[in-house]
Amino acid sequence: MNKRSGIESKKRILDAAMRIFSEYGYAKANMRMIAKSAGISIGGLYLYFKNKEDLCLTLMKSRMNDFADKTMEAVRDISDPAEAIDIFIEMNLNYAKRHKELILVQGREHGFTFGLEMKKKFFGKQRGVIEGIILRGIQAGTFRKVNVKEAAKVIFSIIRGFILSIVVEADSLFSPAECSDLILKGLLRRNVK
Amino acid sequence: MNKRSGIESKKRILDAAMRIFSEYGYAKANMRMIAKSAGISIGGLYLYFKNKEDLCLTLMKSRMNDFADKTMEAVRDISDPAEAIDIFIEMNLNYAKRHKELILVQGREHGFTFGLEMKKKFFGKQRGVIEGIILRGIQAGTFRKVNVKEAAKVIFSIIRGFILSIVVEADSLFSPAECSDLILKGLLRRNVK
Amino acid sequence: MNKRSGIESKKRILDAAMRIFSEYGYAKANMRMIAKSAGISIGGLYLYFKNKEDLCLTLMKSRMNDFADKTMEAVRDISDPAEAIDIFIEMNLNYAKRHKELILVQGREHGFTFGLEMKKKFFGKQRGVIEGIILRGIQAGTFRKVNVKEAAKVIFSIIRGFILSIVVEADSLFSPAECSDLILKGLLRRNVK
Amino acid sequence: MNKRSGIESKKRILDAAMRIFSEYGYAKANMRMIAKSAGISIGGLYLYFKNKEDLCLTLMKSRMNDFADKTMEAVRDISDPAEAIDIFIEMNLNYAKRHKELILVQGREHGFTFGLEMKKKFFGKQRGVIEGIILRGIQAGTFRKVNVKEAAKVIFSIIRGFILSIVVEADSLFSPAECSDLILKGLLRRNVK
DNA sequence: TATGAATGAGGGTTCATTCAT
DNA sequence: CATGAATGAACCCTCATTCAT
Repeated sequence: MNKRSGIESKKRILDAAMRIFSEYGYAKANMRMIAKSAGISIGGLYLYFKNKEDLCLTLMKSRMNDFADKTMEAVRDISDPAEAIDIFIEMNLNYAKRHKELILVQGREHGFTFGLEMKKKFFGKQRGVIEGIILRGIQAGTFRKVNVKEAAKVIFSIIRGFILSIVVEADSLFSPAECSDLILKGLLRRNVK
Repeated sequence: MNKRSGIESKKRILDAAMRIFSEYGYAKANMRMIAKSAGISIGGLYLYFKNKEDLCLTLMKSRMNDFADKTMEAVRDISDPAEAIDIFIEMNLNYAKRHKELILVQGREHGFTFGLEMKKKFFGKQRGVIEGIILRGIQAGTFRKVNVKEAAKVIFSIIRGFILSIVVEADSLFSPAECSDLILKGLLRRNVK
Repeated sequence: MNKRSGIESKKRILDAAMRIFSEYGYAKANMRMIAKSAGISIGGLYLYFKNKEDLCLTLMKSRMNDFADKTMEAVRDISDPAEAIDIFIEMNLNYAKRHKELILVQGREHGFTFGLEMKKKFFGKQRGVIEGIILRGIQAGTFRKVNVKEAAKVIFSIIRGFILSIVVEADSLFSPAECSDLILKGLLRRNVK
Repeated sequence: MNKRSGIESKKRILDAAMRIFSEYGYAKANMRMIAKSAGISIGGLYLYFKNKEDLCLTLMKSRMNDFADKTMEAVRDISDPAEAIDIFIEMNLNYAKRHKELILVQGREHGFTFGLEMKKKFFGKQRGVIEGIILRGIQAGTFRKVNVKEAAKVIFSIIRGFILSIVVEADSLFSPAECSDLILKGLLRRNVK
């Protein structure tokens, strides 16, 4: 009976859950694995989390908050909106690349309804950041007058789609630079005088 | 003991599997449900499919092919590349909207490795279509000289991300027109004379 | 995989459940024991009964009906009400004696609320039989004009209390004759002229 | 670390156990509940009671003794045996009504063998009281010469059965008066001259 | 080709009990 | 005297798969 502080144990469990859910997915992961990986007994898991779902949801929430904080921070102080977009995308993709497991855990369970509200909130926040950048770009005259909400949705979708490629097909050859380039300049040729 | 042709039975099972997997997801769906929904016995399922995984994979393959055919067909005969992009996106999103279940079934199981090769092939085909359009656009002088592969990836990612929004958050308010607009013209203001 | 008819299996399970619940009580009995005793697999239990509670309740219902039928039958054709009371009591107690397990299974679970409605119905029926006898006795002038419902309750309570003694304290020395005697004649001395 | 005297703590635990066992029954009640209700730690429980069974048995013993004392006291000084019977029944039923939980706790666990000896002793004492009353009644010429032991058993059974009705079916409409009436006078019509 | 009763390993969860503090 | 984190065996139940019919 190894005595540890409650916080210490909770952290160990969350870390173990991260490892196990990442490797096996929610459905195939089982509480015994997580307990073993956390160096705790099965019963111990239930001291800190109501059940498997609670454990997974708590994990997702905590990791999502970390993720959101890190990405938001990255664009806060950049004045050039084009550069901000650039960096936001790059940060996102790189972060995703380094934390594939995170996205894996968020994967669909129960037809995606699992932790839906939490995800919506997170996604909403991310979109908000992009909207802010676009708005500043328009106000500064750098960007043309697009529909801010829609444009943000599109950019957010690119990121989301890219992340899926990284996670699902392990396509690590994405190019943030080319991506920004397309978003900023579009496909059409300019000054076709 | 309902006598039916093998093909008929197989089709009935696949349709039932579609319904059940869509509603419950792979993990929660069980063979009894599928059998009942198909109006066949549990044992009968195993006459046509080796096991649950085989059934699901076969289903995904068949539906993906249908999906690919329908979307590709839609852009074949459009000469204006900008319009082709436009239509390709619209078709994709609308198709996704009408066939949410399809994407649900493709959701991650076993850490996304489930049917991975099949998916890669499908995604590759889709990206190929976009590449074709862009190439024609560049050759025609309509599009500027972008990195074709990367641009196709970006556009494909947008679609993928949008589909996720539709399926996961039931965000049906996407605007294909605004999306195409951004892709075609980009964010930056032009002719800054 | 021993094939048996569904009805045969169900019966085997109910008999096994009777044995196990009787010996261990509801809480201590476990499904594995019942399965083993029935010569069936654990999963097999769940083909016929939704869960442990359903199995126990079904068992109680079936055994109660048998019990009720047998006891009621016994008094149907007896014309002398005093004799009918006599026999009803005797039959009840003897039946209880021979089927201790039955009452054991009915024992309190979940604060007696377990199968409460079923029990109430059964008890109501039993009380009804006694009421019928008393009524006939009064109409025939054999019995004095007592409150029929209350008197039936009292007699039913005697039986119930006696059965408890038999089951709990294994007091098999009850005397149905003395019991009837008291009920029929009462304690008070008569004709105290 | 609340400092309390041992006796105080023990009493608090017993009271909590009463509440919890009454509400949930022995099997569903758990030590955590009792500890919480007693305002003590789980480990603290084991300072005063060897284990769950010991706690429950101790509780039953203590409450039974209280119960026995109160009921016995009630008939001690009544000279008319008919009235004593009357009052003994009434007291018993009313007491049961006010202390349903007590009987609930005594409910069967482990096939009634739980605390059996203790119960037998308690029941024996109660029957003894009734025997005493009947004996005095016979000696006084008020009662006819019945088999004292058997008559006491019958009366005790009535009470027991009635209590079951109260506890199990929540039948609070019992009538002690009618009950005594039947016991005293019996069913048969008298002076059929 | 078709059935569906049967299997049994393995899942999530509970809880009496212990013991380092 | 008192705590409460930790244990782990054992519970109920599920379900992919098999096979005698």
